[in-house]
Amino acid sequence: MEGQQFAWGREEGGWRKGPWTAQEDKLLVEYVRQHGEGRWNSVAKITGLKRSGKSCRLRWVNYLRPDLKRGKITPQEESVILELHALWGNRWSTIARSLPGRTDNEIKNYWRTHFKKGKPSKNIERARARFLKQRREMQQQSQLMQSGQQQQQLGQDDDATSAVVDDNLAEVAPPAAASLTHDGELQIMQEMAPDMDDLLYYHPGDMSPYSYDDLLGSGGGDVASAGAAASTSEGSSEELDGGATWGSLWNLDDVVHDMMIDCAAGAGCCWGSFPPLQDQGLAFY
DNA sequence: AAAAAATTCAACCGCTTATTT
DNA sequence: AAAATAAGCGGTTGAATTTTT
Repeated sequence: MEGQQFAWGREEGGWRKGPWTAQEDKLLVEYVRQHGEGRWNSVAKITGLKRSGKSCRLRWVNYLRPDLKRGKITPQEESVILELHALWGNRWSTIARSLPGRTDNEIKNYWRTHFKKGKPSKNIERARARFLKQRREMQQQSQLMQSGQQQQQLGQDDDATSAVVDDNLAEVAPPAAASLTHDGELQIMQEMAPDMDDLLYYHPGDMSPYSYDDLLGSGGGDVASAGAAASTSEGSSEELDGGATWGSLWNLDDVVHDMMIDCAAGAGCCWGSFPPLQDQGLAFY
C-alpha cells in the first residue's frame, strides 16, 4: 500500500484528480461559456485548471451541463430505462438519448444499483413482500364479495392473471407485459401505500414473469457481461454463446429506434403494438 | 450508541471510434 | 493515406453516506 493515504484529491502527472472543487467547476463553466463545449484539452491551457481534457469533459457532461435534470429518476423514466435495457442491453448512451437530462453514467448507475441481477435492495424486498401480502388479502376479500363478477378492471395488474400467453412461444414474457405490470403495480401500490417511497422505485423485473436469465437462455449468464461482450462486437456478425437473442435484437436497432423514441417521449409504452418484432418472427409474444 | 455492512454515485481507466492534421 | 489527437463509451473503483445490527 503506497504511503499516500489520501489518494483522493491527489495530483498525478501534473493533473489533479478526484472530486472537483467549486472553484474548479467555476473555471470550467466559465470556459464553456466563453468557448463552447469541446476542445477540452485547451481548458487547462486557457484557464489554468489542472485537469485533463478527459476529466473536464466528463465533469461537464455528467454534472455541470445546464440541461441536466436533477433529482431522482421518476417511475416513468424507470420504465423507459427498463424497456430500453431489455432491448439494447448495456448501451447506456443509447438509452440515455431517450431520457432528456439524464446521463449515461446516471442510468448505468441506476440500473446497476436497482436491477442488476441478485441485487434488489432489502428495503425493496421488504416493501415488496408487504405489498404482495396486502394485495393478496385484498384480492381474496374482493373475490369473496363479488364472486364471479367481471375482473376486467384488474386485468392488467397481475402477471399471473393477465400475462397469460401461449405457453409454446412465450417462456419469455414480453417487456411490454413487464412494463404494463409495472404501471399497474405502481398505481395500486401508490393507492395502498402512498408513504412507502420504496415502492415507487421498485421494479417489475424482480417480480415479473421474465428474467434476464430467461432471455439469455439456459446459460444463466449475467446480463451485464452479455451486454459488454456484445458491445465489443457490436454490429458485427459475431455471436455470443447463448446470446443469440441479444444479437438479433440489436440488429433491430434501426427498425425500432424511432418507435422507442416516441414511446419514451411519453405516449406511454407501446410494446404490444410493435409489428416489426412480430413480423420478424421473434418469439416474444 | 457505535461499529459493521450495504448502498450510492462521481470519477476514474482502458478501449474504441471519429475527427483533424 | 496515415498518424495524431479528441471525443465517446462502458466497466470499475472507492469515498461518502445510509442502513442495519
